[in-house]
Amino acid sequence: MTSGHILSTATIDRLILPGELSVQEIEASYPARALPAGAEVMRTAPSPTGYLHIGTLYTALICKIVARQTGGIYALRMEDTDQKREVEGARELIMELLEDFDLMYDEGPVVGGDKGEYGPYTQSQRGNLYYAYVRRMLEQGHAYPCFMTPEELETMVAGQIQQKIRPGYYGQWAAWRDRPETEVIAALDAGKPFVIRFRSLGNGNKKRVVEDRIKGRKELPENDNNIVLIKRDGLPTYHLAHIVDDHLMHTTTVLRADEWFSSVTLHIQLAEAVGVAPFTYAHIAPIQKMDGSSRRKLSKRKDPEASASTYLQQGYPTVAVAEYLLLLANSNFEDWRVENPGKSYLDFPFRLEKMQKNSGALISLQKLDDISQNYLAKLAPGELLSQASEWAGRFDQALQITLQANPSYTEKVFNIERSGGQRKDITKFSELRGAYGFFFDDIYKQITDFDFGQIEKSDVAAIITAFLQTYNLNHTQEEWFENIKRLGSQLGFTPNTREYRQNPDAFKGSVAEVAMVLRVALTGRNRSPNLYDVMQVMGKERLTVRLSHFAST
RNA sequence: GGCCCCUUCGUCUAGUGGUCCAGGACGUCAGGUUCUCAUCCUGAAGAUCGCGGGUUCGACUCCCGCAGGGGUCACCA
Repeated sequence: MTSGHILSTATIDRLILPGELSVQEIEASYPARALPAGAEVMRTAPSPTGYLHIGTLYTALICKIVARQTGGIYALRMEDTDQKREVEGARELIMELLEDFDLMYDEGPVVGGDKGEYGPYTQSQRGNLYYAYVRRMLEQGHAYPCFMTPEELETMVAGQIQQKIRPGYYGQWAAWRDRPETEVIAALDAGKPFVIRFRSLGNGNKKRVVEDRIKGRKELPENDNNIVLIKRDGLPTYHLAHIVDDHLMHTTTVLRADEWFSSVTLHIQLAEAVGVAPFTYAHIAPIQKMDGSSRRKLSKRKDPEASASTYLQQGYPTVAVAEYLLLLANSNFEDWRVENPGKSYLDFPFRLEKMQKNSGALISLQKLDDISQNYLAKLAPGELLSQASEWAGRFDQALQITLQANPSYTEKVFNIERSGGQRKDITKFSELRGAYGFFFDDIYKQITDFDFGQIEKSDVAAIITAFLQTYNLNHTQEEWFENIKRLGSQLGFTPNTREYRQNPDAFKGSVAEVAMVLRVALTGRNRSPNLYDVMQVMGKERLTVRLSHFAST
């Protein structure tokens, strides 16, 4: 199976020091998992190079659901082998946000260590593992050192492109692939830095059939690139790390972004060369967005909607975000949701095979809003209060204090028109202040512009005075409304809105205007939930205090 | 540029040879109920299934070509 020159042990020792553990010993310490048949071991593997990308959330969600439904494991692995791109604090942020979105993993890095027996779950801590495998590859001739400088490489690739040859380190271009050992020793003696490359046996002109759980049976060209396994800085590349890690962690299905699809044949080859069983893959299309007239995948740098924390900040319930993502993944989730209103989305029978094969869906904030609205509308008042307070605690602390000052009052406020999920006026927690703030005296007090529209000031005072004299907390809604009609008509406002519409000059307005005056005075806004309910919740004292400011003296 | 993948209403999609002159959801528009808003109800517009060829009695569904879009060709993941 091997070809080319196999270096002597003495030379290999200068490349990679023999580790404490051999491959055999390592494998023995990562035994097969004791899981029920059919259990899936899934993992999500972000790089700590910035905020948590919505795509990472997406894969994490799928991993969690699949693992949960098959009685398997969902793990987090921190892929931090690119120290140049690493962003301070990113790993903690990723871990926190996954927890915020209720996507806590069964295994993975946690504050102060690791959770799980198949770690370490941070790649920068797994050096000895990678070295053991690479050493064995070296010994078997599946890998070799390359002393080409980055500048030489760049020149080579530029030349290939200019000659319209497929760029890469392969075939005649693989300069160090078959150098005699004496040259390797000479370069080592000269202290030249090096990388370790994969001695690919592939033929770029041949095809290979690959099976993908989402994309199905596809044909890809074999890989012939002698890709880098260990970088100059001693850290592994993604390719090597993926093979070693997923093998040792016993990942059953490698779920990753579509951009990896064309590397599948490379990874199959690598698995063979490393001496491990090939993996089952599932490649998921990236979430895209419209940019001018073309679409592109969500960019970390340009698009705020690519960041998971944006949704949290804006106050979308995490469940709504998860359900939106789930809908993108399996479109029949929508029907299931309607049929199973009480169940958790985690119970949705998810199928990887049902995921879309196309090149990626456009993100739709309108759809997210709709899902969020429906979710919030069905929330029990107590639950709404607890979620809203939690959000406010992080993003609007004054609001949190207001909401919690009198919890039973807040719950009554949230209970208005809530039976049956009728009040779909809130899309996210950040809208709470604007929509319901007026119920709370500290927020109401800040209102300065009471806009009564076309209604004369004297009429405003007259209506409010008359109302204050006749209001009775014990009125039913019918009695209450009759009262408003009556006092309105005594002041020149017809109880019949249609009549007013047909003959606007005969009246000052209709009962609608009368109610509007009361509404504006009480809430500072010209739109509110059912006024009767608003008054019932506010109670006589608060109502009297507020209305008295507008009454005639 | 080479290679790979994809292509159904504005958006997300259902659809695997006849049940589809294509169904649903979101969005949009119109009307109705209503004290405003939000609901709710009724209805409407919206895809010649990217285009062109085949195969077939019959194609959104199978085959070929083309076009468009996306991805990939790093000592980044």
